Amino acid sequence: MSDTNVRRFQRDQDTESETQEEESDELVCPECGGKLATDTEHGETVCSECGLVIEEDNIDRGPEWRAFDAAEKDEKSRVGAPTTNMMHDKGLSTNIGWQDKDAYGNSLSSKQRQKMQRLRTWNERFRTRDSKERNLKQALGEIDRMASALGLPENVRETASVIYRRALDENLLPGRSIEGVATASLYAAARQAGTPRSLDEITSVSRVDKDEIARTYRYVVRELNLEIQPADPESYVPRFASDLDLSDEAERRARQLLKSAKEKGIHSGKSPVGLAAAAVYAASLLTNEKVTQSEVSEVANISEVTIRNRYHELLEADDGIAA
DNA sequence: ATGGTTTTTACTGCGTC
DNA sequence: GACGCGGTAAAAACCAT
Repeated sequence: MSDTNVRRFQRDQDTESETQEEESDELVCPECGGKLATDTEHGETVCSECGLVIEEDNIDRGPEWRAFDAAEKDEKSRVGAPTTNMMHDKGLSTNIGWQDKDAYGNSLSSKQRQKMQRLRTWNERFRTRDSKERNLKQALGEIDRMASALGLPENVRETASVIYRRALDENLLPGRSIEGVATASLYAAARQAGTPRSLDEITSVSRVDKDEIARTYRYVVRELNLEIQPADPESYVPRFASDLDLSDEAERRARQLLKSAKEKGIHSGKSPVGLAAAAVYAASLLTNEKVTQSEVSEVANISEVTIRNRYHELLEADDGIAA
């Protein structure tokens, strides 16, 4: 047992808390009146001003590897490996050494070596799986938060979770923030479900900025081969219409306008949101339900100028069809 | 990086209440 | 006079190359 490789770990957390306790006692150096500091590593109490050693051979506050009674056994603060926040599990999970040696340093038989190899494999698998679970948990929480802030229905959250899970499985996360990918997933899911939210709306509830969301979104879509067709202007109509308290008739007219615009190919290259907003505005005129341009621009987050430009085109196109 | 397209910003004039 | 609306020019944003 003498040559067993036992390492003593310095426990950072313990020494910190001990030091604080000592300082709070306000001990003062008898020589110069300076503050006393406890150096746990050397077991000394020294004056931080003049360096006078007040006390030597303190009790070792370092890790204690043996427990002599039940009380000490419960004193968890003095046992265990040091922890780190750099790893998701604080480095507390099991590690199987890579040397094929037993505790005495003897080599293992080939049968034992194979067994250890298998154990290492499985241990690693469970460990990374566990880390993914944590990752997922956090991401799903974020997705949920953002989805409810945007009033997105359950099925969109489901889709977003599925997309995120896939991204995780395909190892798309490294180099990207969880938050970013979660947001991108939600954005994609909303579009897929036919209840799109504009990038601006998404940005307003996310902790990530617009550029990163857009970048991550493109990346995720490409890597996962998600097929997402350009947002259909019509899918914005119901939301705008209800935000403005418009009648079903107006909503129908707006759809109608967009349809004829599509047939005429007016809509290519223009922002879908702008088209939808213009259609809603035009429809409100056609049905004599007063809504101002600024109100529409408000709910659609589009400029009035754009609405004006679009709705002229829409009316022209519709006249062409009707006539 | 660049150039072309679309959207936004800011401003002005006109008519109505 | 405030408001809604239309138009314009220049700036900004966006997108493909």
